[in-house]
Amino acid sequence: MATSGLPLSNGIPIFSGMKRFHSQLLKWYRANRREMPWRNTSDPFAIWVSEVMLQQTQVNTAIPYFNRFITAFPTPAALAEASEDDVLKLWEGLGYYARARNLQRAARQVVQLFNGQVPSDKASFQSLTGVGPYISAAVMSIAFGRPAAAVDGNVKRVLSRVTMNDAPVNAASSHAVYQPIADRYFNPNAPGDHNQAMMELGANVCQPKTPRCSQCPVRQMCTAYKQDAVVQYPKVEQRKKVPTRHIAVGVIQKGNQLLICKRKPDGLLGGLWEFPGGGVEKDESAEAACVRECKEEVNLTVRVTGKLTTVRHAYSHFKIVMDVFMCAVQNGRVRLRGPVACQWVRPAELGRFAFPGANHKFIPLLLQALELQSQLKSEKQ
DNA sequence: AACTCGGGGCG
DNA sequence: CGCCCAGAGTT
Repeated sequence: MATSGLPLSNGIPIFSGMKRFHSQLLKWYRANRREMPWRNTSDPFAIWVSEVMLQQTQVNTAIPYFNRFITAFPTPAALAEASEDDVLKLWEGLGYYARARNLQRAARQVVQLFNGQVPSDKASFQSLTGVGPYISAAVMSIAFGRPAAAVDGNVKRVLSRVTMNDAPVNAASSHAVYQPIADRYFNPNAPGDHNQAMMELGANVCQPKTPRCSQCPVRQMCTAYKQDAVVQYPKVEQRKKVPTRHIAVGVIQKGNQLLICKRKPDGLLGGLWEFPGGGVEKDESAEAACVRECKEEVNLTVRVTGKLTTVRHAYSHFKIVMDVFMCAVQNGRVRLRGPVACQWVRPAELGRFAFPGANHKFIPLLLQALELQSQLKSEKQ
């Protein structure tokens, strides 16, 4: 049964070169590691923040967000005391906003339960909101030197190839498969560097489509490489294709002000601000949907004065085609049904609020249109 | 175990 | 376009 005749431990092949695997990997990492702002600190809070930002997010995307965020909130206490709007504004554009809301919740837990200090034991740290197996292992190993194997998408891919494991890396059950393998390959003599080296290897050498095996420091210990099967791994589950939804949005103007609404605190884009709108129903025009949604969400009867643009945007599980209309209030007083807050703001103030990406796709055009509008008005006088 | 949750980079 | 990304919470 044994895979390539190797001895097994818990079903995982043990090869005699584990020490060589560790030393080759570390040597490569220490010579090739990329510069990252969170690699210049030993502050557990900063390292924690970086790991949260790096969930499902590439390093280069996270870097500027990290620098702004850790400057604004250098400690758990500072984050705990901030307003959620300020936190979301700094997260704006990074996506997966529950990460920001959970991180702030966790910061408050740290202040209340741990005297403001990030706990250095795994059980306490992992009890915090938003801290799962990966972040727990990453922070414990990198910040505190504790032995914990971090398993992310990179590590699963590397281990899938190294051991030729057929478990699909994107399956729900994949973590249960790859965590014990990562434990077996873990290097307790260099917890933080080993974890980062595995991830760095996955990101820069053992890449999904175009692995650069010629540069790989552990190819002699890689089963797939030795069997010329690297590109057959990892196995991946096929994804369902995402549906498209049609959305209508109203930019409601009153004088020189616009109405913006704050989304409920959980779910999609929770806590972000947006222009009111919603789904276009079957056999309904986008314009009619805009009028209906404005009535339903903020209780205003509006009249569409023109169409601004159409915007396309992709989320994880669906795509949207969004028609944006300029509207004027005919009658009604604002009463909220759905949004948890709303506010009339001048165009220049929009930048103070966190908006979803789909809104940002038309805001520059909106500002341009409003500017043109005000120029025409002043010329008339 | 399946679903939800963003946005960008890249072939 | 589809895939992937230093995943975690909810159902």
